[in-house]
Amino acid sequence: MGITKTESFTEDQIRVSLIAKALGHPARIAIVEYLLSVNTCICGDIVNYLPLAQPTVSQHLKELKNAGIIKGTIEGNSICYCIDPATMELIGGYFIKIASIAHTNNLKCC
Amino acid sequence: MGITKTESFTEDQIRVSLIAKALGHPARIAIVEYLLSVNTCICGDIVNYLPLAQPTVSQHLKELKNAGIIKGTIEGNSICYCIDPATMELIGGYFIKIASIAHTNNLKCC
DNA sequence: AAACTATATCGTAATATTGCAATATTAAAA
DNA sequence: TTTTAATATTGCAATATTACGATATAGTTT
Repeated sequence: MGITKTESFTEDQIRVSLIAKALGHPARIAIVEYLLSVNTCICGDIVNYLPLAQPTVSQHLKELKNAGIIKGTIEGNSICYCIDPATMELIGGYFIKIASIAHTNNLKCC
Repeated sequence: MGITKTESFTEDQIRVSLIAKALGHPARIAIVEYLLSVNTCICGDIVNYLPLAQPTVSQHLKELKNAGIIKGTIEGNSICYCIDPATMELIGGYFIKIASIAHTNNLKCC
């Protein structure tokens, strides 16, 4: 159905999945990596950098922002974007923790 | 178009995004957390645990397996699933690294 | 072998995502 | 204030995802 039974899951599970989902597209990973290398940039920079049209980039930025992965500050008629380290730390820490527990579990894995 | 311009991105970007995408659904996060708590289990256990039909769970397991997040071993007529720590470590480490670099960058963020 | 158990696959309906042209919005510059 | 610049929004076509009933497949038990 393309619809998710969100009511069946915890707030944390939904939060983590939404962040992961936002990072689940190569263009958005490329945007994050680009942002990381240039520190801050405006939408137009990304449009020049990636082979995607301006509305497409704008949409990807919106999804990254909704997930809390980046934040944008209005500066005149452009918007300065940068990564929000807290969200990346949250998701990274969550997966690392799972990896760590799974690693010890794995001794008696099938 | 619902189609991704994969040819425009690096292998690593695509690999990371595919893992993140697989983790981008609350049911699959719930499956990973469940697997983490019970160490190993079979598909039927998850069907009993989650309010999802057996074909739906089977499909989610397939996606987690394709992304390398879990692995399944045939045991009689059932399949024993468990988490692959390496993939979780890869994705967790990748995000933590980004968080770390972004954290120092952020001193001069907009 | 027949019945049972566990899981995968098929088919399909409902919905979501991706990408972009066209257009709107908002602020700076001339 | 008209033009220019930067970004967002709208609308739409193509495709992907989600969920599940029905069914297939494969091993186990009797």
